[in-house]
Formats: sequence, C-alpha cells, structure tokens
Amino acid sequence: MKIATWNINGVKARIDNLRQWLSDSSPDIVCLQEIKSIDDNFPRLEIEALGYHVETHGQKGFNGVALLSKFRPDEVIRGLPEGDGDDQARYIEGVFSAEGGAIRVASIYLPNGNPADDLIKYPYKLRWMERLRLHAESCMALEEPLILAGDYNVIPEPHDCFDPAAWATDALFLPQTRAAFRRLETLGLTEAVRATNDATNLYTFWDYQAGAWQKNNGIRIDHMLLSPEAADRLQSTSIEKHVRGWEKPSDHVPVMVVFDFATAA
DNA sequence: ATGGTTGGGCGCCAA
Repeated sequence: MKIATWNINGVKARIDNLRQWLSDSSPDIVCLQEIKSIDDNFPRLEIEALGYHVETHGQKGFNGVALLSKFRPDEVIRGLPEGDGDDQARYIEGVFSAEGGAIRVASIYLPNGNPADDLIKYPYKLRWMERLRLHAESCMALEEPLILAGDYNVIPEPHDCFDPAAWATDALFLPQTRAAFRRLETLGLTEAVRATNDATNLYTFWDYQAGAWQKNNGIRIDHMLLSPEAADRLQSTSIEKHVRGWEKPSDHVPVMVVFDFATAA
C-alpha cells in the first residue's frame, strides 16, 4: 500500500499537477495540505474521475487539508480533538479498513509559526504541537497502524537543510520547535524517511524565491510519523523530487511511503 | 541585510 503526503499549495491552481501525479504514481491514500479552498470549491469531480474518494477539511483562502483514497474511510475526524478547538483547518484523520485491518491516517498542516518573535504565531505553533502530541498519545494506546503525515513545518536536524545558519532563528528550526518534534517521536513514533535513508541533501521544500530550486537550497519539513504497528510494515520511502521541476509546481513535493499490510502480523 | 515568488482573492496576507 502506497501512502503519500503533499503540501499542494492551492488545489485549484495545482489540479493539473495533482491529476498527473496521481496517474503516474498511483498512491492508495494521499494526505494533502494547503488546499486553500472551501469544501464546496474543492475539484472533487476531477479527483473522483481518477478513482479516488475525497474527504476535505477546508477553509477560505488559507490552510485546509484533505484525504484522497482508493477506498472509502469508515470514519473521519476533522480538527484535532485535544485542546479548545481551532479556527484554522489543519487536521483531518481517516480510519480505513484495508487489506485486513484498520489503518488510521492523518493529514497534518502544522502552523508555520513565523515570525518567531510574534506573540501570537509562535506560541500558537508550540501549543498546536502539544495538542498533536496529546492526540498522538491517545492514538498510540489503540495499538494499531497509525500514520501521521503532513507538512510539519519542522526541520528536524541541521542536515535536513542546505544552509542551517540561514534558519537559525526561524520558527521551523528553533530549538523549542525541534524539541517539540522529538517529544512526538519519543511517544514511540518512527519518522519514515529517516528510518530508511540517512543521506544529506534530502529536501521536500524549495522556496519560489531567489532561485532556491536551481541551487538545491531546500529544507526537509514534510514528514510521516509511524506507530510501531505501521513501522513494522514499512517497506520503502521516496521523495518525489521530479515534481518540483514541472510547470507551475507547488513549492513542496510529495513524500511517498510503501507499506506491506497484505500479510497477517 | 535585503530581496526574491506564488496563491487567493481583490486588501495585502501567508508562506
């Protein structure tokens, strides 16, 4: 089973790229972020025509997440249950019965948090990370395959960016941000790409500005965290870097993870 | 340090 995450940076502006990539790569479940669309304006018919079920959690103008899947989820949760709610659409979770068991998959658009000295934005990011940790903790108790996939807006380690010094005071790389990400992993979650690839220069985002793509001035901020029941079935990971070279690309590329859920544990 | 670009929606904000 192929599960992917992609910050698409506007689903309506990216519909041709999305259709092309779905046809080429044929993922079974896709976690989208930054759809920048209300639910009613999501290009649902175009995606359904390719054989996908669509679940959205959108809002006007910004943010918005979605789950595309080749089979219908049994249950969908919109918004993180923990804490006092959210007026920003950043979380959607689906439970799928596939190939013999329940698989819980979330699409996460973690707050950017910049500017880091902002009295609202950075504290909101850290609070949101703690809410995610609490929710992940309760999901872990279910002891089922859990896949928390999305744009975390976190550079975990210096070798996850081209120029660490340039990010030193950025909300994506501050020590508190990285510590909060490690607290998630400490629950027993495995970061799929790093579990399978220790190379440097592995990036998922290249800024539109200043020729970042041409210089390979990227950062790795799109991640997939796996419960032990999912990590046991992890087969391979890939970063679909070629998509960044297409016409009208998103500034992020898809991260694809292949699982073997076919045989009994 | 600054400036560089894109999407959404029509102001300029968010990234």
